[in-house]
Formats: sequence, structure tokens, C-alpha cells
Amino acid sequence: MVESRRVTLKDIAKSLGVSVNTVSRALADKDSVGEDTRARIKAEAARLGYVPNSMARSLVLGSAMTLGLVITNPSNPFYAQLISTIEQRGRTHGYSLMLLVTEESPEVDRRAADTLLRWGVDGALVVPVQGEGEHWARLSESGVPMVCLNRDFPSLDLDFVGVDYHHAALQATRHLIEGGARSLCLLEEDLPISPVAERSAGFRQALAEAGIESSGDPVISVPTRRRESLALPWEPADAYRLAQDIVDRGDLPDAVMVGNDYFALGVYRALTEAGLRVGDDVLVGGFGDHPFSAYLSPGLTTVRLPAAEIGTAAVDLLLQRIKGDGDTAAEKRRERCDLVVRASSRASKGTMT
Amino acid sequence: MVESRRVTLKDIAKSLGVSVNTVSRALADKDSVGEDTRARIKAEAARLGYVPNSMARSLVLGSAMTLGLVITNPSNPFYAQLISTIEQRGRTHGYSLMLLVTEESPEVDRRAADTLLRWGVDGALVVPVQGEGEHWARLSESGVPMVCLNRDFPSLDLDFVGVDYHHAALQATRHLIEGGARSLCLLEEDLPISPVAERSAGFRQALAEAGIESSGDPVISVPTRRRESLALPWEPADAYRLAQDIVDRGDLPDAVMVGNDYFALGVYRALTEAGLRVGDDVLVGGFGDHPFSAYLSPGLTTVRLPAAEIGTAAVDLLLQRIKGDGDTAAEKRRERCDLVVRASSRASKGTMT
DNA sequence: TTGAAAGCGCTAACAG
DNA sequence: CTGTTAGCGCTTTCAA
Repeated sequence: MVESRRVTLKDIAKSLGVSVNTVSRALADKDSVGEDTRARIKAEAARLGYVPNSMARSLVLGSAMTLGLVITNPSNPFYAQLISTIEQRGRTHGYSLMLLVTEESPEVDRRAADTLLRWGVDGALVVPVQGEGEHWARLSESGVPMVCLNRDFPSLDLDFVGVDYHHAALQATRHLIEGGARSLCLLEEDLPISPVAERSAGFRQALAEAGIESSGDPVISVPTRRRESLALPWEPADAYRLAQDIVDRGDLPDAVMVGNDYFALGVYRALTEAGLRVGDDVLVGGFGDHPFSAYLSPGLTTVRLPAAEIGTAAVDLLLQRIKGDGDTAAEKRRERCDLVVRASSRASKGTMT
Repeated sequence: MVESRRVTLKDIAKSLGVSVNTVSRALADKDSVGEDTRARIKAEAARLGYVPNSMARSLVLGSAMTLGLVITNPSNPFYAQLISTIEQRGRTHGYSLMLLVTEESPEVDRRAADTLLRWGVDGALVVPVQGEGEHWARLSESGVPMVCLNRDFPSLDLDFVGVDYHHAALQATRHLIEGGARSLCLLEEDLPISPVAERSAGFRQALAEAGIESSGDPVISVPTRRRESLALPWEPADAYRLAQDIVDRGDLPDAVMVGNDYFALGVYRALTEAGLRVGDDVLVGGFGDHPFSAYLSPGLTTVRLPAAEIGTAAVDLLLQRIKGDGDTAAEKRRERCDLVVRASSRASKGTMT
């Protein structure tokens, strides 16, 4: 491994006896340079193994050509897909990606905003750790275009691209009710985030429509035990325990909705162990349509989340903002999604929208 | 949104009537600055909302304080966990992360190496798109410390941290054989990567030890149909189709190993549909121990991959290289892993190492 | 068409 | 203790 310093424009210039900026323009394919000169310069650059210094370039150009992506947990398959899509689409437009993982820590979240500011990213895509998001508002006000992903701050005037969870939950719950459910509950993770709130609202609306009332709150918060590592998806065991409790208490409804497919795994187990048949004795519906969901017995009825569409839309919106379209009002975009009906809800009506 | 230019050291200096570099040193907490001056400077910096420019800083310091991470597919849960771990550990040491997603494209892989070079990352962690990896060798020779993750180029002198797939496959296969299997096959994805090769070798060794011979090749390559989007994990359907074929042909062995748990989903379905009972008529073993694997019926016996350990070890090795320990021979580290025994292999011996 | 000079924002040397 | 000078590698004036 040669410890040679990196080749710079100056090196090429010196080696060829021309000025630095002739080299710069030759390599940038500007027309203000002679045919032969350009050729000699390019040859020499290749010979020396010249690699442009992006940082220096960015410094003078005033643009980092970098997007920041802040994610709470890449092990969430939905977010994993967002990462892929976003990186790909950003790269297509010439942007590099700086990734920050917050693991639901408000502290890390706050620092993430700071880091992005320091690096001068051209724009930021962020799944915020919710609660208070002033630091994100500040980032945005500092002139860094940003769009929130999946989690929205209704109170803050920030661009947002996510899922129409309300509509999705409404449809899914209606579907279970049409399937015959007269008592239902919804198991949600215990985080104060907008997706949970919106799903709960949609779920409740469906219940209200059908005139279904329950003694207690039908939306149940799953106590997610501090996981060994947050670098994992939701823990089925958390939902398993809760479902067991419900069964033991004799509170089991006709149908159980869960905020994510992983919880469905736990619910399946609890029901099965109690001698109940999913899709028959109890209907189950989830969110995510993760690859395993189609392969469970019975197959899980679940909402497919349009990760690719959301990632793409978010990047496109961000790029638009970066291009200067910054004074328009904040956009709140909620993508509709499909309910994938499988045997866990018994009915077999195909895909509805 | 104020379109105000970013506050710089110069602004603070001007506003206070001191020199730029006094400001620099005051803010850097160097001791060569008066108590009161420092205080005034810090106050003014805060008042003006000064944010240091990392790029400028990096340019002069000659270090980007950035690590590059090149991943083929974040939707692979193993890689998702690596991303989390690596970002976290890098951040702990003050490094930002630049993420590149290659989606198994040799072209993108090549460009990734170039991008990292241009940005002058301090080090790179890469899951290479295998085949030929000269560009990675070049990156390394250019003086950028790098370590390969999960996939090794035995022929190239590059640092490597991954899984001891050979040992894992050996153990898992032995376990199935001890469980009574006398004919076995291994379903692997059709990629020319070292993990596949190593698992196959371990699998074959176990067969040889037991004196098991088969008519055809017991290692079967699963034709992975070009997926709609590569931003997804393995496709269970690919393994499902193949398993169906095997069953139809009457070639079904006593035990089926699969290179990843997603394939097991497909195998389960094919077997079930053929009226066979997993863990009874046919034993199944996988790799990954994904969250769903424990919740299948029957639970899937599978190899747990130590993603966190590998991510941590890789970062630590990289940081060590960055610190200058660059002349030692390339290190090839293969982490051992546990076989998680569940009902799909019938036996119930607890966790073995 | 080319070169010289200036500057992006910051830090490091050296004076004073 | 503080200011001046220099320079990281690059691009963009402006002259020549």
C-alpha cells in the first residue's frame, strides 16, 4: 500500500507545465480549452490516477451534493425499503447519502439534526423520533429543505410523505366487520407517533360506523419491553404476552387488528396455544405485508405499505424543494394502500383498494 | 424561512472585532485564549446561531470523519442490522456514515468504490458484489482502509469480517443427520458469493463424514427470478417453486437445508401442500434466525447470525486500520454462531454452539 | 485559449 | 494571549 498523497489538480498542472485552472476546466469539459491541451491533460490525469476531491469541490460550490436520511430503525422492513429506494433515487440525481440511525432516542435525534446542519446537506429526509420536533423545525428554518417520512408533526409546518394509515385502518377494520366481527381490538406499539394515532382513529371510525361499542378501550397499547438491541424489528413476543393475557382474562374479541405484522406472529401463537383457530374463531389483520405474512398458516390479511412509492415521492419532493421551490406551503402527502386479503380474515374477496 | 447565508467564523470575528482564528481557537476550547474573550466569543456564536462547517474543517484537517458503507440490499435483515450497528458504533467514535446501496449490480458496485474515493472517506466497510473485485483492491491500495463484510475475496488481500458459514453449515447438517436424516439437500441462492460456497462446503463435509452419497448434486441452486425490486429480501416463492418440483419429481430427501430462512417459508408451504409434515416427514434447517422463524409451525431450526458482533468487530478493525495499523497482514475473521434448534428438526436439544 | 488571483470556511504555523 | 500569513483542493472571476 503506497502511502502517496492524493493526486491533485496542482500535480497534473505541474507535471504538464500548465496552470491549475486549465486543468480544472479541461477535466470539467468546458469548451474554453484547446483540443490538444485537453487531451494531454486528460491523459496525464488518467496516468496519475487523479480522483477529484468532492469535499473541496463542494466547499467552493456551496453544495454538498448530499442528502441526509434519518431513520429510527433500519431493521424495520418498511424503513429498509425506504433506505434502498431513497439511496437509489438520490444517487440517480447525483446525490450521496448520509445515513443516521436514531433508535428512537430523542437525544440522538436532536444530534442528528445538528450533524446534518454541520455537513451542510442539501436536503434531509427524516423519520423523526416524535414527541417534540423543534430541532427539525429549526433545521428546516435554517434553510435546509426537509421532508418527514412516515411520521408527521401535524403542528409543524413541515413537508410530509407517508401512508394514509387512517384510510388503511378504516378499510381493514371494515373488512373484518364485514367478515362478521362484532367485537374487535387493535394492538399497537406504545409509541407516541402519528402512524399509531392515525391507525387508531381509522379503526375507531370503522367501529363507530358499525355501531360497535366495547366496554374498555378497544385500542390496546403493547408494552414493548426494552429490547436487547433496538437494531431489530418489532418483537412478536411482546404481542404474544399481551394476547395471552387477553385470552386468559376471557376478553378475547372476534377479531384482532395489529399495528404491524410482527405482532400478528405473537397473536397467532397465543390463539393457537389457546386452541383457537385464526381466521375461523378469531379474525386477524395486520399492517406491513412482510414477506412472511403470505406464508403463515393461515395467510395473514394485511395492509401493503407502498414503501417504494413513498421513498420515491419523498425524494422527488425534496429535490423540488432544493431546486428552489421552497416558498410553497408545506405539503402533506399520504399514499393510499391496498389491503391484501388472506385466510386470516376468512373472506376471500381478492385485493381491494 | 430566512434565506440568510450561514454564519461563519468570520462573521463572529467581525462582529466582535477580533481575528478569525481567535474565534476558531476559542470555539475549539484551546487554552491559548483569554477567559473573557472566550466567553464573549462563545456568547456571540450562540447568539448568531453559528454552526461549524464540517466540510471546510475536513478539508483542512485532511480527514472526512466519515466511513463509507456499501451494502447490496438493506432489506436483507442481516444487513439491516449491520447498518444499525455500524452507524451507531461509527457515530460513537465521531464518524458520519455515507451509505451506498448496490443491489447486486457490478456497475453500481464499481461506482461505489469511486464515490468513496472522491469523498475521501476515512475507511470503508463493504459487502461486495462478488465476481471480480479489483476496484475494491484498488480502493484499498489507494490508501483507504477497508474491510469486507460477510462476503470474502479469498484471492484478494483484504480485511474481512464475516460469519463462519462453513462451521455453521457443518454443525447444522450434522444436527439433521443426527436427527435421522439419511438423504439431504441444500437450497442456495444462485449468486457466486463466498457465503454460498462456504455453506455448501460445510454441508458437503457433513454428508461425507456420515458417508451419505446422493445421485445428483445435493446442493441445489434456486433460480431467483428477477425480483420486481431488489429492495426486498429473498423471495420465498422462488424456493417454493423449486421445492414443488422436487416433490413432484419424487426426489424429496429426508431433510432440506436452506441458505436463508425466507427460502424455508417456501419449502414449508410446498411440503405442507404435498401433505407432508415438516419436522416429522421432512426435517428443515435454515440460516438467519429471522424474527418470524421462531413463530412458524413448526418452529424453524436455524443458524443465528451474530450481526451485532460482526458489525462491531468490523468497525473496530477498520478504526484500528485508520489509526495507522495499516501494514499488518490482512485479517480474515469468521465469527462462530449458534444453531437454534426448534421443532422443524424434531430434536429438542437446546442451543448448541 | 490560457494564466494569475481570489476565495469557499476552516485550522495551523509563526510572529508579536 | 492574539493577529497575521498560509494553505487544504477546487472553481470562478478577470486579464492577458
